[in-house]
Amino acid sequence: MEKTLRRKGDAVTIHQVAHHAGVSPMTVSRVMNGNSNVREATREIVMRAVRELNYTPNPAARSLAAAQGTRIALIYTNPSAAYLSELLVGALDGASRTAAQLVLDTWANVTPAAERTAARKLASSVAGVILPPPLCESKAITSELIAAGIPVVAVASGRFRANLSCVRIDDFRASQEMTAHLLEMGHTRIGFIKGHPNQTASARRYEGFHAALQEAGIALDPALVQQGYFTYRSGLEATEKLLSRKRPPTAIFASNDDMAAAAISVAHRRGLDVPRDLSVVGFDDTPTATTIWPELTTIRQPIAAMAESSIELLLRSIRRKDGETKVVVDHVVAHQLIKRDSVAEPPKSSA
Amino acid sequence: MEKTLRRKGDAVTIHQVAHHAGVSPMTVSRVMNGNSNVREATREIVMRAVRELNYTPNPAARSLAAAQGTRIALIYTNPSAAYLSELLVGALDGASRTAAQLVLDTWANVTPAAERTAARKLASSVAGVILPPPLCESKAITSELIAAGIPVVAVASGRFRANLSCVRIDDFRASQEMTAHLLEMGHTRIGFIKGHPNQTASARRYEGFHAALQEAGIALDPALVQQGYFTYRSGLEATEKLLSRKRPPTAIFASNDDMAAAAISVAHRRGLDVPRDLSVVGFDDTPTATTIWPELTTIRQPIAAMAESSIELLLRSIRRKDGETKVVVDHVVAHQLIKRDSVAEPPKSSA
DNA sequence: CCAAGGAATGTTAACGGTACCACGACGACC
DNA sequence: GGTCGTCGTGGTACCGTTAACATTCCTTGG
Repeated sequence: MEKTLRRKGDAVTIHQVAHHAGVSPMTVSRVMNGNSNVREATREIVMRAVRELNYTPNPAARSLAAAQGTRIALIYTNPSAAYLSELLVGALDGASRTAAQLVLDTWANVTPAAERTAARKLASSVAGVILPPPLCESKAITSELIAAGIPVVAVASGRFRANLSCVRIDDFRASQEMTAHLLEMGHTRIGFIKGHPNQTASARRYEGFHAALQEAGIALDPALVQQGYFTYRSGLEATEKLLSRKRPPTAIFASNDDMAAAAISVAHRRGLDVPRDLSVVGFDDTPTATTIWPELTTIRQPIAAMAESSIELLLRSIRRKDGETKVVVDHVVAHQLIKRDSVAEPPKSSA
Repeated sequence: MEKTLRRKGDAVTIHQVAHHAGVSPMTVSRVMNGNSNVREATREIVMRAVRELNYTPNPAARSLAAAQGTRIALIYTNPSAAYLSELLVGALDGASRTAAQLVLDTWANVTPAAERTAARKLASSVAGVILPPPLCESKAITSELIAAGIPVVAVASGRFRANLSCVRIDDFRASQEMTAHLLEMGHTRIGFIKGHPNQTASARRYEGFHAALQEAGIALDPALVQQGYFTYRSGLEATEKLLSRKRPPTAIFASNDDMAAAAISVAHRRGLDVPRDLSVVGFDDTPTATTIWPELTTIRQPIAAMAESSIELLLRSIRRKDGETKVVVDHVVAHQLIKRDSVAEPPKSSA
C-alpha cells in the first residue's frame, strides 16, 4: 500500500520532527545535541515536537554521520563475581539507553610492566574507558589514557584524583556510620578486617572506622585490626586470628561482604552463633550479603547506578568537542546503611 | 595534508576492499554476508583482500543501511550473581565481536499472567532473544516470541524442544560422571540435593545421578534425596535434613554450587571436616566454587562461551533472511569434571 | 541610517553499507 | 535457433544523522 521502500516502518526520523516543528533537520540535530546557538524559543518548539512524536535519534545514523564511534571500554581484573555482575548490568543499561557500544576486556593477566602498552593500544580503539578498582589506582594506566586524550572515569575509587573523573561513594563516612552503629549497639571491642592495600577505598574505610572510634573516645587496639585482601580466603585467615585472641572482639567489621561471609563461616565453625555471640558487618551489599545466613548488615554501594552514571559522564565528555573544555568531575553518590540480621547487642558475659 | 574531510582516519571501508579486489562494493558486501550467488573464485579474491586490509564492516553503517537493527535482548530473572556475571561477560563479548547491540532486561517481577504481553512487547523492539533458565522453560514466552517471528535461543536449558534453538551441556551425562566419580572414591551413601523443579536441567541432573547409581547396582534411598531450589538457603535446609539422619550420607551431591557451598557451611557448623568427614560436590563451576574453602569439586559449564555461541547463532539467524529457512539447532557443548579439594574417601568408621 | 559582524538557521554533501533493479552471459527447453 | 529463465555482477539510490559551508537575521556602533 504505502511506499514502503526500505524503511522498516515505525521509527520516527529527524525529518518528521523538523517538519512537525517547522524548522530544518539541522536545527533539530543541534537541539538534540544541546550544542550551541539555538534560540530558546526555537529550542522549545523543537523539544515539544520531539515529545509529541516520541522521537529517539537513531544511534546507527548518528555514529555513522559523526564518524565518532561511541565505543566505551570497561576493563576489569578479577573482582568478585557479585561485584562484576552488578557493574555489568549497570554499564549495559547505561550503554543501551545512550546507544553507546560497550566493549569488555579483562586485564587479569596483564603485568604492571605491560600496562602502559595495553593502555596505549586500548586508547586507539575506543572513545572512552571505565575503570573499576584496582585498575583505576594505577598511575601508569590512567596517565597513559589521559595523555591519549580519551576520557576516563574511575568508578568506586576511594578518592578523587586530579585529571580523572570519578563516580564513587563516600567510603570514609559510610565506614564511620557503620562503626557508629556498632558502637550504639553496645560493642566496644570491634575487630576490623582491612581491604586490599592497593585500593584507596580500603584506606578510606579504615580511616572512617578509626575516626568513629576516636569520636567515641575508644582507643584503637592495633591487635584487633587485621590485614585482608577483599577475598573470602583472606577473610577466613583474618577472622581466625581475631577469634583466637584471649579476649576476642564482640563484633567484626569486614571491609567487604566476601570477607564478612568468611567471618561468619569461621564463627560457625567455632560454634559461635551470629549474631548472638558475634556480630558481623560487611560493605558493598553485593548479592552475597543476602545469599548467606544470617543476612548481612552492610553498606549499600549502588554499583549498577554508578556504572550507569559513568557511561553518561563519558558520553557527555565524548560528544562535547566544541567547547574543548575538559571537565573533570567528582561524582559522589549516596550510600546506605542496611540493617539485617547479623548484628545484635554484645553478649552480657563479655561486658 | 590529505583531504581529511570528515573521516577520522584509520578505518578500512568496503570501497577500499572492493578496489583492492577489483570488484564492486556490492560484491564485497555479498561476500561479507555470506549471502548468495557469488562465484567461488570471486569470493576467495574478496576474502583475501579482506584479510590483507584487515577489514571490519562498520556496524553503524550496516545497521543503518539494512534498517535491520541487530538488537539482541538478554532477559534474566534472578539467577545467582556468579551465574549472571558469566552470562553477561560471554554475551557482551559475543555482541562486541559481531557488532550486535545487546540490551538487558530483568523480568524478575513479571507475573506469569503478564508474560505473554511482555513477550509480545519485547518482540517488537528487538531482533533476537537469549533466554536463560527459568524463562526458557516457559511455553508462554517462547511460543509468543516464535510466533512473532524473531529467533530465540535457550541457553543452558536442560533439554531440547522443537522450534527453539538451544545451547547447552549434557546435564544427564555430566551428572552421571560426577556420581561415578563419587562411587569410585568409595562412597555408597550419597545424598542428593535436587534443583528447582521448574527447570528441566534439574530433572536431567537427578536422572543422571539415578542412572549412575543403578549402573553400580546401588539402590536409590529416597530419604537421601532432598528437594532444593538452587538457592543457598534451600541448600542449608536440605543439608540439615540429610545430616540429621541416623546414618548420614558420606557425600553430598548438590545440583549447583550455591547449594554445595551451603552444604559445606552446615557441615562446618556441625563440626564436620570437609572432605575428611563429608565429601561435597557441586555443579556449574561458578566463581563461588573457588571462593569458598575447601574449593569445590564440580562440573564446569562454560556459561560465557555458551552465551557467546548464542549470540552468534541468533545473528546468523537474523542476517539470513534470503533462504527463509528457519534452522533450529541443538548445540551441545562439552562440560568438564573439575576435581578440587572437597572430595575424599569416606571415613573408615562409616563403612 | 547604513555597514559590519556575530548569532541563528538552512543547504549540501557526505558517513559506510545494503536493497533494488538492470544487465550481460550462459544453459535449457521447445 | 530463438526465447526464456537463472546466475553473477555492477550501478544507483538511499538509510538517518551531522560537519562544513552558506545564508539570513538581528544587533550595534559610527
